[in-house]
Amino acid sequence: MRGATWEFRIKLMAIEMDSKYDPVTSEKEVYDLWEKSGLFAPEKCEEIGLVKKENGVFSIILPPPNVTGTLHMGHAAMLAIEDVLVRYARMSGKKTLWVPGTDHAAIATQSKVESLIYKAEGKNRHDLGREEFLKRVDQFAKESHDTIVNQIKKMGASVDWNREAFTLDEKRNTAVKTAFKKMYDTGLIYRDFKVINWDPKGQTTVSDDEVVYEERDAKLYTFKYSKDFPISISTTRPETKLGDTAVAVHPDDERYKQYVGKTYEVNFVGTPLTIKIIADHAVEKDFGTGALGVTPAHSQIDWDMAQAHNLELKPVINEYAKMSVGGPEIQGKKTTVAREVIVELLRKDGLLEKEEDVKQNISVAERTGGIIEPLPKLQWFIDVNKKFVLPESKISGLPSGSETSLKEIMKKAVEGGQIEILPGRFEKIYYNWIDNLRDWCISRQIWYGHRIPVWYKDEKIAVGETPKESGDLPSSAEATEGWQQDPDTLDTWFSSGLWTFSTLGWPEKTSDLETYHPTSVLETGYDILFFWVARMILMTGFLLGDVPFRTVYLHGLVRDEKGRKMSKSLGNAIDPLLMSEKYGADATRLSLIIGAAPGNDMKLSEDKVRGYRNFSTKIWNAARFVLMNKAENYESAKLSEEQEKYLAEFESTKKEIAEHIDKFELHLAGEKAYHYFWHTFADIIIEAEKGKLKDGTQEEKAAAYKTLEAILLGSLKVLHPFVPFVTEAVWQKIRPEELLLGTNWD
RNA sequence: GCGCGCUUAGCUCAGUGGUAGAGCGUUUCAUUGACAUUGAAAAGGUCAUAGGUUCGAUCCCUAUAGCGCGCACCA
Repeated sequence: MRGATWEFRIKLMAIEMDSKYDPVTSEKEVYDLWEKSGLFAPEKCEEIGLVKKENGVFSIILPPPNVTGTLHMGHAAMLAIEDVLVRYARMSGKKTLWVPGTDHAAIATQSKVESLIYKAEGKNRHDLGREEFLKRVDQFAKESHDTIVNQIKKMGASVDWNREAFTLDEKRNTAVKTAFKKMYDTGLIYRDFKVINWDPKGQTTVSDDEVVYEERDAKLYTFKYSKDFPISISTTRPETKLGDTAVAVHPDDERYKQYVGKTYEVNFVGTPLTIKIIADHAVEKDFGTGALGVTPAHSQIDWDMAQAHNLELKPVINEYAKMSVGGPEIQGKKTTVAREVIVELLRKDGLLEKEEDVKQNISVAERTGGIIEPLPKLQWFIDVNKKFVLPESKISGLPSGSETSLKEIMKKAVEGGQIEILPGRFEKIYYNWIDNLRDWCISRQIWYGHRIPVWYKDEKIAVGETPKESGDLPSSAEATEGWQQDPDTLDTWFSSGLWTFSTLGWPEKTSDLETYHPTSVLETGYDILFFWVARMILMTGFLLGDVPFRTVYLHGLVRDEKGRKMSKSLGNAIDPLLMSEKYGADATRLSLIIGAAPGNDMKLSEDKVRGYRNFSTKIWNAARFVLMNKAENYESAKLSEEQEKYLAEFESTKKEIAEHIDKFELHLAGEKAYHYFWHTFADIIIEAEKGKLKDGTQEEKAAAYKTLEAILLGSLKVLHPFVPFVTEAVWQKIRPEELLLGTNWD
């Protein structure tokens, strides 16, 4: 630490110890000091002898925030928790790496930019064209990235900026292409025409996990297609009935047995339909009339039934959720309008038998809020059930060369205890999700993201790289003559699934990959357990035959004081940056750690942050008091029995705190450290020694100071992971020759 | 329908098989003294309800209620 570092140090020293502690100016300078020291990088820590590989390796890959805007309290909690773990590991002498990065968040970012452009210029992405639009998104992403990086620094995160990654950069693209090809070659990625979740608002497919349900009032209509049709059916969506090709009944249903196998030609509100009567166990006898109009093109279940019974497919709704067939009063109308028209026609013809009010869960696209329309489409999928051979495996219960499936990999990795999910109850939720998991639709019809690495020419297909078939073209030539790349992009979670190892250099065999993978901890919100955590386990299992991490620490969601989810539209969001500017990042961090048990949502109010700001001041003032009373030649002073007891008590408290951190009980560790410092060290020990410092003999004074300084220095270390800024600022007053960041915990 | 969580001081929440803790709030007192961003103290809880296990249960088990959540179904 020389040169450039020095000016920062001088600046820092300029903050007089007898002035008030001002977190805002101090925190900025302290972070600069840390960054200049290079100690966020494990190599540097090794160089100064702080860490050794023999002491163990600790690694975390930061869950990359979306480049959709700014960080919120949830991010702040994540950064605080991870920074505690990382600083503690580093100070404990472990070779410690924390890799930062950002996520392109395909659909979220694209829709955000689309709406910004639309508001400002009244144009949509098609008006701009793919190239121009992507330029705009990149620009937005870049700005957003810069903001986020600044915010991460503000929170005090000791990440290794040299290794920063972006889910959509060159290296990650190589990883994505490599992963895609490998999965394609193994037969796990396939292209198929089937019913998928279509988001008419976002104009793209979405995966099952991106669909959320909202309960709404709906009407259940019971009617016959036409007068001469023998069976009544019930539906909440009469407009889809234009696409019916069958009516299904339960095989044991005596009411309908006589009709099964027959085919009827009917005229349904002006549209001719051919309806076959089939028997299927999926039908419930007691629901509605016990007969189900089968719409293979617009329902997942009906599609499955159509496959089993070899039924015709008849799409009647297009990608804009408008009717593509029907009479003039129906065709081209939105589904909701067509519904009313059809009901009216049925009523007029006397075909409508019943109309009931029901509660219905409707499917909504999580990101855009669009109402999901099941449509048949040609898309790319990952098969989660297909058996394949895993050539090399470190996964418990799956020896190298054994036959397995992606589902099984996801299960075994957790079942065998190789991955521990905290709190444990989420393991059950995880298994439950796997059991219900269907093939993962990975293609998206949006432009921002990793383009699907597949090229087509006539009947030929090339996967992984643009084919370079013509010999006289230079190797750099892209898109060789006549080959067309698939226009779609990949689900953002595809690239996120590779994150623990794509950030470490995979597919190259780097020493980072060797050293830091599997990572120690994945710390993230429980709301992305399926989206991300499960997909990482899937990808890592298949591509590396290993697990991505040892421990999954799931934090709760940060809510406002009334328990509502913080959101911009509600205006109830507490901005972590604003809190840090008012009360300091240290206070913000503590307020997010103490009183927050893993997996439980926490309520946060500004009062709580304010309360912890007082703690920073307390640390500053206690230190100031001790230093003001510095004694001479105190190093060799002999301590009294009571003073020895204080030291012993500190040591045991410290040990308890370490045990809590080891068990990921950060809220307990933080609280204990907080209480010890304030209510034992400041309130009891300092008070007890105060008199000796003032009026004692030289020996008494030296002994008192020695005791206080020892506990103060020790406390600073213990508190450092939780409140890094103020502890470092104080440390610099006492031991300016080194950084607290880089001292050993013991 | 399947599963999960929560219910503890006025509020927000920790926690433990041995007659309960923190922060904020309230009340009283002290202090020009490192710190009013302080200290000392007080009030305030049949730890949701009912059974059971136990020498002993707020904690373990069972049931019930209220609130919340996940998944599935959703004709």
